[in-house]
Amino acid sequence: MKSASFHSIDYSRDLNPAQLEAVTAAGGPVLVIAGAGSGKTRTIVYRVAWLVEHGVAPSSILLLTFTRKAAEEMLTRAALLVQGSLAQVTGGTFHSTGNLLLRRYANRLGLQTSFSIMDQSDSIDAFDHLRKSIAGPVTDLKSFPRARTIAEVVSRSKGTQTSIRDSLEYRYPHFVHAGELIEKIGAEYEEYKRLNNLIDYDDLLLHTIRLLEEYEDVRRDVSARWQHVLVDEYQDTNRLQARMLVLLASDHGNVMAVGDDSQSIYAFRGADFRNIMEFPDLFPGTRIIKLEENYRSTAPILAVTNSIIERASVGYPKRLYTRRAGGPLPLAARPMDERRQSRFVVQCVKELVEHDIPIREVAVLFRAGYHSFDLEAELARNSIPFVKYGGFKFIESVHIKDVLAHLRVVANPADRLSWTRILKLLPGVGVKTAMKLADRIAGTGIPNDAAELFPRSGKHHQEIQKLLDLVRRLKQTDEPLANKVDQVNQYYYPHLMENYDNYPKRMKDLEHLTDLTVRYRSLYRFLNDMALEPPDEERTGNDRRSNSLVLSTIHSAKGLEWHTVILIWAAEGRIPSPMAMDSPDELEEERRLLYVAATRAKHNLVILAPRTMMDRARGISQVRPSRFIEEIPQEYFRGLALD
DNA sequence: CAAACAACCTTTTTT
DNA sequence: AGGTTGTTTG
Repeated sequence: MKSASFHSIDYSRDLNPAQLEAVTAAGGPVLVIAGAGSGKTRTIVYRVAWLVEHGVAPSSILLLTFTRKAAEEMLTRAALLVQGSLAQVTGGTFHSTGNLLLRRYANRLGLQTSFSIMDQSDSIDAFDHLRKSIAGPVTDLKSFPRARTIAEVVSRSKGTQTSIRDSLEYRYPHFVHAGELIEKIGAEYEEYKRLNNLIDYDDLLLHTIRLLEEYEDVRRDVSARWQHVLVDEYQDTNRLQARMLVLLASDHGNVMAVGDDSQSIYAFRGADFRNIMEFPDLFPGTRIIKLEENYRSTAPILAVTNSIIERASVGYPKRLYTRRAGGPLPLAARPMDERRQSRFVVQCVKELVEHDIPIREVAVLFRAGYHSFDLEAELARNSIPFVKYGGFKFIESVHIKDVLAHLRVVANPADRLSWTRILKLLPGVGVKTAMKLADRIAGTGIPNDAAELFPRSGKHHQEIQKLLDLVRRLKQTDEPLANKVDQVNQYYYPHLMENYDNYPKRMKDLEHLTDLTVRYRSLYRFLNDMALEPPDEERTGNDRRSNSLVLSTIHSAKGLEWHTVILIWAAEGRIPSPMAMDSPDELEEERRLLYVAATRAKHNLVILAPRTMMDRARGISQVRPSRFIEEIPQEYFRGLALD
């Protein structure tokens, strides 16, 4: 590596010794264990800058992050440091990088480059179809796993490279007897995707791995292109991603992985935090660097978070410390019920605002999206502005999916899944007819005359004809994407108005979708991004500059920080989630989740555990504070006792 | 075989 | 409170 003639960045001033060691490491594998708030992002940003300053071409750097947005932010910051453009750096997720390579080398694997990416619900739709057609005739579907369950099990089996049976054992041992049939459905699913030119999330990784494993020339080209690979949030990668990383770096070994085993919270979707433990085995000669100085939180907060995590059963031993000695003790309180919890939060927020804390520096965190419903109502009553992250997504709403399905058949006419979806919207067309028509269209192309499709029924020809005309027109024209989307919208609005009382809101969503397309030149790109990096409503629509209280699931709060964090529902039955109760591994993950939540706080941490909980099944019941909270020495808290 | 209606149940977290 | 799933009707 050649050295630059002069440095505009004073690395040793801006970084602590451990960070500096990571940033200035020579080539070869490096694992950075970065505790919460230890300047992880800063380290990656400076690392990119350092590489570029030392003669590494930006185009030969690959930055793998959890979301593309994270990559963009880091690159923006790094570009400011080096005072130059880093547009040539490839930044994105493992999935989007896989997509990039597969589009380019699709022919090697016998794939068409025009493949569409299925999101999770597309995949569930496909399984639903296969479940009915394969399992339906031979078994009572009432005692057979639902499509979502099958999708989850099959995906897990692929992601963890284990058998269907083992994957069933993990969370659905009561369905092990259905293993054989599920295996059959899994096999059919592969065939179904091939036939329809579809690829799911797992495939993006699996095909990429196959590509790099089986085609040495491709692998050499790829590792020649990206000479340095940086990975963020390594604790949340799965086995396939680790494998992909090995292949990407196989020719040069220049890999820097950054992560924190204590913050691994995605095992439910196949992430395996053993990846971070086994990194040194995967990359012999790994240098391990630990970042243990916390710059985010005050000492009293850190006392609580350290106390949470030191009871964890596995992980790299580490202990965070801070020089920020002062600050109030975290507050723990037990409101009588949910209503009072919500009022307590409102009260806190009002007081903070009176003390001139910007409201956007305050966050309310919770385990699951629906835990904040009551609070949202209370905030609205008090006219407190808020934005919510996590939970249900814009992209998942029916009307958005419907419109996207129209666009997808334009991009990929073989996509029966989308054809079926949009045909079902027509009057007089149900599942059966839709599938039959989808088959015909995918097989022989879009006919000019609807009558060719459906010679017998006269009544609904006009409607089918309109759809066919729309799709054909969109395929042929060269107009801007936004126009095309708008044509679909116009076509779709009548259906919307007929079926939903809240159609004005949904129409607004569709206009928002149209706005999103303005940045795109190609329909393919747009559809890819919608599948790989769906926009979240809040962050795009409601600019984050907006001065609003933040409501967020703990998962969506990862990597962020606030002056004050209020954790609601820190109670048994919420954290840990009941779903995790009977698995020690999952319980451990719940503990880490609580750790992630608490470590987001800079100055104030408030933990609330209502005494009662409303439950649909049981009605009102008494609840204890979360076991992870009860374990913490009480003297670490101020305020009301936990009992 | 589609449409209208009822029941239901779901909802952990998400690339 | 929402959509999904099942049931009945036409």
